[in-house]
Amino acid sequence: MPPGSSREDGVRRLSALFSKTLRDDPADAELASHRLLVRAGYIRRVAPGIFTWLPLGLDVLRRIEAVVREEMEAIGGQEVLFPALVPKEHYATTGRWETYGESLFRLRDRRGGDYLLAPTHEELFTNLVKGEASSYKDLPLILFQIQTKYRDEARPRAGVLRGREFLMKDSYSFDLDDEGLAGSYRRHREAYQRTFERLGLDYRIVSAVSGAMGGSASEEFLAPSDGGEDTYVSCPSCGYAANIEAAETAVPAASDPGDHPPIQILETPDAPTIATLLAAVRAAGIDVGASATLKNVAFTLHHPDGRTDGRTGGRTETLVVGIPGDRDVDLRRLEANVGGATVQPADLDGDDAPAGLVKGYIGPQGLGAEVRYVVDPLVVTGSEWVTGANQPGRHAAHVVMGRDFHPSGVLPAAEVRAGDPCARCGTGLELARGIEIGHIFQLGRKYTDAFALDVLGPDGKPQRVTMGSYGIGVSRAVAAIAEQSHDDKGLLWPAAVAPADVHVVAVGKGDQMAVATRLAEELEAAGRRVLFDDRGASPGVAFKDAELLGVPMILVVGKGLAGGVVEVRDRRAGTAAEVPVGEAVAFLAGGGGGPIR
RNA sequence: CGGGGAGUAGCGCAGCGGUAGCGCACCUGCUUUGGGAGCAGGAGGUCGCGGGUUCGAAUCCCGUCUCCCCGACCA
Repeated sequence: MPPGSSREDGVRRLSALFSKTLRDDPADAELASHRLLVRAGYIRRVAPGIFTWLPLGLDVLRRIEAVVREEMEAIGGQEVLFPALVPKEHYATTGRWETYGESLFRLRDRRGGDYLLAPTHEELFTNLVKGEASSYKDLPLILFQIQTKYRDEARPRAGVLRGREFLMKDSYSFDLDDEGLAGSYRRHREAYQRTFERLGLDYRIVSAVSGAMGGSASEEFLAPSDGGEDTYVSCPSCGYAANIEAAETAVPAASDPGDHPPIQILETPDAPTIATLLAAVRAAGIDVGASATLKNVAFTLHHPDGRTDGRTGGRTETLVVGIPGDRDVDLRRLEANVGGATVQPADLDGDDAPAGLVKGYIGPQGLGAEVRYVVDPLVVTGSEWVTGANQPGRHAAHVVMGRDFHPSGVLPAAEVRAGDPCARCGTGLELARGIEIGHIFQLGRKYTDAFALDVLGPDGKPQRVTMGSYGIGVSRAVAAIAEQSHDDKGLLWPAAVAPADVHVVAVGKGDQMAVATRLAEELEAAGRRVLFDDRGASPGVAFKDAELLGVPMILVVGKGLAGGVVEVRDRRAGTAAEVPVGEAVAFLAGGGGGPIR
């Protein structure tokens, strides 16, 4: 008997349902999904980023979970369940006890042992497989779990969209070689496409940066939504799409660095910014725009280096990045491309300021060996710039890359803007926001190396296993669906995840309640999941709640009953049809009312 | 961590030196039933916490904690 049923007929009755709707919006909710999930009585907040699932919300969560599980099993995934509470040792092996930083919930047991609430389970999966799999015959292998995860987010937001406790499906593939890994990756990619289609989510697959996880190929599944936290670019012409952190844009052609006038030093007092610089060089007779200046921004990089012996480990370096002066640095993009290091703006005023860097007047030419100089891809060999002269009050013009300076590398650091040309076809890129609902990685051997995970090959020799890692945010998907699927009246659940198939409402003081009760029971017996508003509330309340709750079909037993008809409403389409009472159950159970359970 | 805002009933809010209030929700009774009903009665509060000023503090002062929003952060 489902929660909220008052009889053992399977019908879920609102009079007995624990969840209650709120007339007013909760004051702390900004996004529609958060507001509506709280108002409709699906979730309640316990602490920042920590929520209780009420009966209807739990129902939606479980429905999503079931779809995810089915699709994982369909590609041969085998379900396991790891503990959420794990001892430090497992994460110390890979250094993540340290490198995961402040987002890791750490705690201590009564004996002083360190534990953590797992934010992700690569280590445990790898270790488990090391203990259980010993032959190439055990591979390929896909294991998954649907588990509560913990991350001490700096700023949880928007209800279950970004919580500190959340439900996630994570799976891991173990293969003998790169080809096998590519196959496991592709199977996951296809399973994710099927999963999100079934969940009724609009999504985009975008190229991603693998970041601190290590590994190579990586794609994200983003649900387009203004409330999303990820920005991605997409090309309307060729279909290229990428997270902005991984976005590539067309770059200017390289040219011969020899074909330029010699460097000219300009006196530019009090011109430490691009705007003041432009005015100063104009006074010197050089009239250029901001895009012809080279802005050199200094950062301090902290490399954790996977240390396991203490918090103070790691290595620090000064990085100077050259980008066109008309653009800002995109710190997220830069950080996503520096291999797990943290990036902070360098302090050029303090006592520890790196030598040779003159604030406001940094140039790429003649920098000391103690700083690493790199350029954004937009800065190419043969390009000529107005830039700092590394002396207070002086800039240099006609500074040419490949002649006057030679960066040690290229790192994407400049902001990407709407309209920037697509790297593949040159069309102007579009920018949009999305919610990350899935992420697939080819991890490679980062974790199997750390744990020395080998199996014996057909030749009897040990072979290092290669891994993939794949996640779906199950609780986040509830918010993502709500975010994409609502109107001003309330939620609009896709049939596959709705907490019921039919919401039955009785309005009127005649036989309506009796007839509605009978229809609810018959519908339930016919395999429809029924939510029955048996409260006898006034019509306004009953209708508003039905719309707020978002069940796909609403059956109204009301004034039409006198004429022998009831009304069937399609919540999403906003349409309504009158159906003879005797045909109502067949109408709703006959395939037109959503999938059979 | 930086910037902004807020802590008063389950939810949304008012009150800003003189007995703790309103709307919704909740309980009882009667009426009402196609768009968040009406009447009558009722229950519910250490006004975030600590100190101070005052005859008297939700209200003024100092401190502190917490929460929300934006940014930083974030497989």
